[in-house]
Amino acid sequence: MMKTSLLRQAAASRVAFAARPVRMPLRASLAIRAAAPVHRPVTSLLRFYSSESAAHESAAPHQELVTRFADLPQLGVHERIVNAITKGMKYENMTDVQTMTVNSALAGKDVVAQAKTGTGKTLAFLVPIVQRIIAQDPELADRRRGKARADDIRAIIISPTRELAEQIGVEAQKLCQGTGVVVQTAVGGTQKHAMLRRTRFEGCHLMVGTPGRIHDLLSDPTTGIDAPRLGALVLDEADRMLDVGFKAELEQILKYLPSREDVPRQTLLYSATLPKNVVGLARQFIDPRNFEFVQTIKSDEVPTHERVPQFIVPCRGFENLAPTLLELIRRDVAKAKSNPDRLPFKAIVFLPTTASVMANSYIFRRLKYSDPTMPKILDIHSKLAQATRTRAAEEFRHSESAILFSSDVSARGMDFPNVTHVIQVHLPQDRDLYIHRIGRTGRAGKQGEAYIMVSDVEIPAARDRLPGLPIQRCTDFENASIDITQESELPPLFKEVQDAAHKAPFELLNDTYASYLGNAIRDVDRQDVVDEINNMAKYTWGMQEPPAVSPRLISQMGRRVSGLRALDGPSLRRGRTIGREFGDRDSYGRGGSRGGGRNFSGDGFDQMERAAREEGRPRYGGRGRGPSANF
DNA sequence: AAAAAAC
Repeated sequence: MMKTSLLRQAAASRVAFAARPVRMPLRASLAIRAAAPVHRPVTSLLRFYSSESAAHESAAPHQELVTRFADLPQLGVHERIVNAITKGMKYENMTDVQTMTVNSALAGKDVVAQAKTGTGKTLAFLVPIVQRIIAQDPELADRRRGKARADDIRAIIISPTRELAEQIGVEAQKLCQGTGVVVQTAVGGTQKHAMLRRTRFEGCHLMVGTPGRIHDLLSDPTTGIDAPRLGALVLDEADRMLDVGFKAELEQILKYLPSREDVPRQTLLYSATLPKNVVGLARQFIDPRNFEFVQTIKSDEVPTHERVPQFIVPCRGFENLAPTLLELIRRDVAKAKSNPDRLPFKAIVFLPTTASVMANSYIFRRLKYSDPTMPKILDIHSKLAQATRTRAAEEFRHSESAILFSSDVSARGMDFPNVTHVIQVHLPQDRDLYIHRIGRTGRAGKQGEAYIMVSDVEIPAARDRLPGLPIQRCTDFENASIDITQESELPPLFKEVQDAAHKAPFELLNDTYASYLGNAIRDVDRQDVVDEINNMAKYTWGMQEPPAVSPRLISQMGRRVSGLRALDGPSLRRGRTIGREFGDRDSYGRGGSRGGGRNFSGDGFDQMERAAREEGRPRYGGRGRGPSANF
């Protein structure tokens, strides 16, 4: 009964789509519009949706929808696939997105689907895809070797990251276990030759991979890999795949696939976030006369989970972030230990650059030396060797308690079980990314909590970028509000972090500092970023002067930006600048040295910074449009 | 020098 009413709601939301006011980040919408102008007037597309949905309503009343995996054979799904799900994976009831898309996809329609994170989208596209492969070749329902070829791929699934492709590959493998359907994974950073040898030997019906490697394999005639009878194409994280940066590569891949006129092809597009014009963007991919737009998120609903409370932790400056993170980790590790009802502390910490991921994982790994309660520290980002990345993801997946420091490689789709905390340090690029990041917790009905830690100067941008989300201001952490410039001695957690940072290789912190600058080049108020990172270098890392950066980077920041120190400058010292006397009260704060000139603390820079803060002038990219968020 | 993604 419950299921039926949920479905009705969801079905109703499909009809309501035409009137749905869709919000998307300005930056993303501009980027997409620039990449692919929509030639059809939007109104006609919307009308088209309505009639399409209405037709579906009358043709297939939702009482007839199959909602249990065990009933899928009624729709022609092979018993072996069903057994893999009900006996192997032990799933019984389908989620809303599974019910609503599997039914349509099995009927042969293209599907564009949006559903919340962690609600089983992967299985929702795998079932119809694998069934379609078996329907084309009924003998594939039986396990047998020697039949599969490398040049007759029947379905391709494309994902935006390597780990996500691997994860989907594993799930597909489980589903195909009892059948003759062969799955291969094709991602960059792995040995192409080994993959080719395996694929030539075992064959491949279903290829899962990332765009670069798939394109590489298809475009290189010597690989022997081909898909002349391709029957299905899936874009997971479809909005990302259709975004600039990926779309061109997808179009390249299409060149090596048979045209839809020659070979009928089903296309499935899934994501937790879909811009209003996805269908326009995807028009090379989907069949405009035979597709279904499915939304299991109601039009007025926030696309995040009710059961994941979201908190924003405003910090006085960048220098407060790491100590506040340490405070949060210690508090919630202790909470989990003292309360048997809570899951062990398992967190993903998202940081804005690969260098900041490396530096913070180093610092927290160091902190663990003297703090046995600190969970295992792992890190993952694109600059690691692929084998290291894969190992980190696997280790985190299997850890009961751990902290994964991550770039946005893990933002989308990754299904790490029992993640209790998602902690974002600084702002994500856009609202959708925020939604995907927090979607790493609260999956499959589990609890979770989400924190975003930002500096006060980022608050206007946070309000601007994260409207309409149930984010509450959190003032629980004493390290967040400490004005370090007013302290006569380093507070304990600042001291611990500094001591750990002192042991870091100089280049690590130097690169992190520079990465913040690189990241800020497009920001509106770059001076704020410079002010903030200088305080971070000084008070979080305990440096005496800002790390020197290339003159070129300085000029990129603009001539009006002050407070940067040039590498190889004629009168400037280069090299390690971490002083020994940190922790000594005279080495930081207002009583610090007054060297004048470019000296880190004596040029009146701190006073300027404080004055600006007290004025409360809008900074750091905030557009000052009035309150759009309630924190 | 700024997520990600092929060699």
